[in-house]
Amino acid sequence: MTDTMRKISDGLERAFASRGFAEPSVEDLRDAAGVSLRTLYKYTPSRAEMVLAALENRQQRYLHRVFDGLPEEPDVALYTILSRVGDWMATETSHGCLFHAAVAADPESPALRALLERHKAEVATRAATACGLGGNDTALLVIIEGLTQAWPLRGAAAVEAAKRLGHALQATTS
Amino acid sequence: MTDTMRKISDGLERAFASRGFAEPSVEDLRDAAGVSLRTLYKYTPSRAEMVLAALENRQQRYLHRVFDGLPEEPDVALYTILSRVGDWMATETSHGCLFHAAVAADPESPALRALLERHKAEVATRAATACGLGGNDTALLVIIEGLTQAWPLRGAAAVEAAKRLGHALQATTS
DNA sequence: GCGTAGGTAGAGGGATCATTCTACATCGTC
DNA sequence: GACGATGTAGAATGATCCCTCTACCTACGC
Repeated sequence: MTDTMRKISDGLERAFASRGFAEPSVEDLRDAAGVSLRTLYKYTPSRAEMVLAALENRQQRYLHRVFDGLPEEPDVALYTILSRVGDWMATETSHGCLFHAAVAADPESPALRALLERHKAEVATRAATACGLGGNDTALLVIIEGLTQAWPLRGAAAVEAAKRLGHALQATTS
Repeated sequence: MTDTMRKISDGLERAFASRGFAEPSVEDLRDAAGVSLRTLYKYTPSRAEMVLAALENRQQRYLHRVFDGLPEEPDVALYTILSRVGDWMATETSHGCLFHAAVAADPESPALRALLERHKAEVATRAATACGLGGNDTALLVIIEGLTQAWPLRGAAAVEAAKRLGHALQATTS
């Protein structure tokens, strides 16, 4: 039950991440999920819900991987977060943020919009509290978003630039 | 001739910007362009080329609107650029960057990928030279990309945060 | 041994869509 | 006034896709 759902979510996330949201047909998604078409539709009754399931899965994996077990020291925590975002980009996705991609593929969906906003708000507040920048989470959001978008274009240099910006930000507000 | 092409490009850009890259059918695009299906296919012989035409158009308009007639003073130029990016977001697009959206909608297209890289490289170098940060264009790219992505979530606060980051960057490198 | 829950395999409907093609209109130029 | 270039209107085609439905299988508790 929950086992099947996890298998489906993992497969869907992998399929959408590697091939985008427009390309894969439902039959491709079935193959990626490793279940039958009937079972796939039982857990995710439409293609739109398959997208949502994939994003819920990714949200959990991303938060876990970037924010779990951060060091206490605020500036070390910031460096760690930005390094981890770079690692995430390197290993999990070659081009941009999957949530933005999903919204771009279907801009009229309120559910996707809401999921994106929830995800980014969570990222911003977690980063701000970990870095001791409570009231300044928008600046941190700009840095993390910028890093995520610039990484496909500049690679590791984007991580270094983001760290420089983060350091400068902490220096001016402490 | 060139007149018709401009009309088509304008209409295509408007259609894709407001409804995304997946939704509008070629007949919708024809309506937006204000020409017949035959003429549309004459100038842009496939839907993929309609996307490219729209992005070429947007590239020109964006560069014109953000970088034309900047003040000489580097820090004033930086503020001006970031304000203009905010204005662009407010008036032209409600959600993210159209180039990233196009790549997200069709991640396998090398032509789209190349266009995105060319666009962002142009933005980064123009911004860096205008702000007197020649060797640091990656940091500026992070800020501008971050602002573009954060604007739909935070609005004017994102512009202010980006300006703070830019100011801190200029302070540390001068 | 048997019913039930949860699974597989895959064919078919119904709709949409990108692209092409035919037939006709307009207009500046020789 | 005829002609060629450039446009419009819209039907036909061929393919794809989402989703549903039928028929069958397997494991397990009682």
